[in-house]
Amino acid sequence: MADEQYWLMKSEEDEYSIDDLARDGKTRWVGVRNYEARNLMRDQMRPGDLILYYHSNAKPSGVVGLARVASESYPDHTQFDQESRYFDEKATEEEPRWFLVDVEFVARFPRVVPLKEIKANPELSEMTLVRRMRLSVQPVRPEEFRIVKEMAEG
DNA sequence: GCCAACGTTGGC
DNA sequence: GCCAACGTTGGC
Repeated sequence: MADEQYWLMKSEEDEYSIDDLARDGKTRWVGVRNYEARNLMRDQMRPGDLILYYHSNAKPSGVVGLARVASESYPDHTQFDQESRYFDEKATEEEPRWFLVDVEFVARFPRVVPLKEIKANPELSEMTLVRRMRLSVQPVRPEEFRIVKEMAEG
């Protein structure tokens, strides 16, 4: 498949973990407030793309499973909600600023692949996860996806 | 349009 | 909880 696309999405473990996603089956990926991450979701993601699910602020932080893009992008409703911590006073329904996709559960990995192991693997030295600490939605090269999956499944 | 101050992410 | 990295804001 020449046009296969893979992603990595971060979630704080005690905010919304892979177990929460497994329980819900599918969720709206609300709350992304970084333009680069938004652009990837809004312009690049396609339903069916596979996602490495990453726990940040975890012990240890690392890739814990697989998810899948489950919709086209559409506006993140929390930007309009004054009660929400994600409220953005500059966003309007006519001109939404923030977009999201639906994400569905695929599988929990049999083991966590800790960030430490990813950083230690020379084949993964170009990975965005290693190079760009603070990006919460990021592209993953097919080869990197394959290697991380292999590390998890053995 | 530069850049310092500020705020947030996220590893440890 | 500390603090480095780094994106964003706002003064000029």
